[in-house]
Amino acid sequence: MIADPNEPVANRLLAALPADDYERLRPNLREVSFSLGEVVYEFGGELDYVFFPTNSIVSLLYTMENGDSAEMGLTGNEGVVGIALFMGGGTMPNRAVVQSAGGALRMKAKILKDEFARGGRFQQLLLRYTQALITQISQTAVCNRLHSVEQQLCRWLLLSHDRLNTDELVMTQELIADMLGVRREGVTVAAGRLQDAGAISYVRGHIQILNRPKLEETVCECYQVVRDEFERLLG
Amino acid sequence: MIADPNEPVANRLLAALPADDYERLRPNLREVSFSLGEVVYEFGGELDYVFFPTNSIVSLLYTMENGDSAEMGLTGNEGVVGIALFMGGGTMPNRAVVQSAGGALRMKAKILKDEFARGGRFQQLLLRYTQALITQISQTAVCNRLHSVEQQLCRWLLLSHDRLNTDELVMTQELIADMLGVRREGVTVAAGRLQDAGAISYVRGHIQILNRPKLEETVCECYQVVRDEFERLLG
DNA sequence: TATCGTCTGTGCGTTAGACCACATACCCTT
DNA sequence: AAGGGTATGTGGTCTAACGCACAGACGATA
Repeated sequence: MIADPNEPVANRLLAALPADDYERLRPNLREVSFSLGEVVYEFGGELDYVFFPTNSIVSLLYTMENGDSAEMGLTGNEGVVGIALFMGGGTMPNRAVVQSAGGALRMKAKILKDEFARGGRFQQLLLRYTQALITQISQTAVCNRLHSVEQQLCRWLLLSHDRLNTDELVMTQELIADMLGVRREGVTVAAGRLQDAGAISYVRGHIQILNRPKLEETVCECYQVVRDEFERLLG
Repeated sequence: MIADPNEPVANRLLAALPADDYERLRPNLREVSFSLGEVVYEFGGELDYVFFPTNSIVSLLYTMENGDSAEMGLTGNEGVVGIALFMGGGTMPNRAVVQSAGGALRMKAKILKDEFARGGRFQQLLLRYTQALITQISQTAVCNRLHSVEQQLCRWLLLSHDRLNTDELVMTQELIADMLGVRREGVTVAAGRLQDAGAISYVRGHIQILNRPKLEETVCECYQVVRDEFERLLG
């Protein structure tokens, strides 16, 4: 189905477009629905579409030959999944997996490329988003090196919370462990401490964010760096 | 001084330009010389120039509030330092430090932006380089999480070696430790093992790469992923 | 309401790497 | 050749996180 023009644009990147640009693109946007765990693209896969999440979150992660995996970044309604298309690579050397079920707006690769080549506001927004994503990935690298599992869990919860309209995240500890590249038990222990502190509650794949300021106390500076940069570039 | 038109173009990104594009740009390139440890740009600093390294290497790294640091990627003669300029950010949320002294070609920010806006081959090359850099940063994130200091040291040595014309790296263990975000003693131990294996020799800030295949045996898959992606996008 | 599968909690031995404290070795200067 | 500064080597202790094994706890389904 074609996106309802009367609804507010639910993706912030698209919402930042001038009205005439958006009107031109709108007929090329189709709503799609992502289910938890769905693979948006595989390592090295060709991309036929890009996706502008509305209330879903997509994780970018890399899986090693031995099955170990780690997330490098995540995209919600502030961005776009499939930057390789306009960056010129065609394929991305990573995987994109739906981390939180929900909707997205889909655009054909060719439309995106043509629009990007016009060089206007849309190009500018896509490039700025890409730079913000680079910051997120960089900070993930630094955080992986220097900070504790508990701090990283906080970072991950806050980044996810920022990209959703709800205080409930549907996500097992097992999956979070894969994202953070740590053991499931490590997540259990870290989540247990956050629960004891009253910051969250955790019941069988359903996390409630109870006290966001508490999480912000516990998180390392990496979170704020990423948030500030997204604000500066896209705010 | 203006780059000598008779010398081969010593930066591979520039060398990939069509002759007429390069001729147009050439008068705007000036040779500069980087000394070890020189800061190319600081966190949040404005960029007046971009730099195309010829036989120098520049590290992109992030320094935490408490002084801990970690590298997210490095740029040699295959790329450009200062991508924020054309990506639209203006400033970068990291530092760039000269990791291996040598030369670079400098271009004024405005010239670069105007050229980028033309949308031709130069734009394409800059974007492709940026995507390759994203892969490098991503893989750094994954490697930081999942692999040993020794493997990461190998990755770092190989990435650096690829970007130089010599088998000697001038670099103390202290500085490598800052790059990798580990302790100096950790580097000593890892380097000692590589030395025992005959892969390198290490004397007071001078590393000789003695047996590159040995390093390639020891390194994790992260290195090859990055190398392949640079080859695919820019090769 | 009994059962089964999934998710979470916990304990224990192991380990990589951090932190700390020196010892040594090399190089440059005087 | 003596001395001081810098770079590297080494050993001991400590801790976060891993790997493994299993117990409990919840929730869907029969």
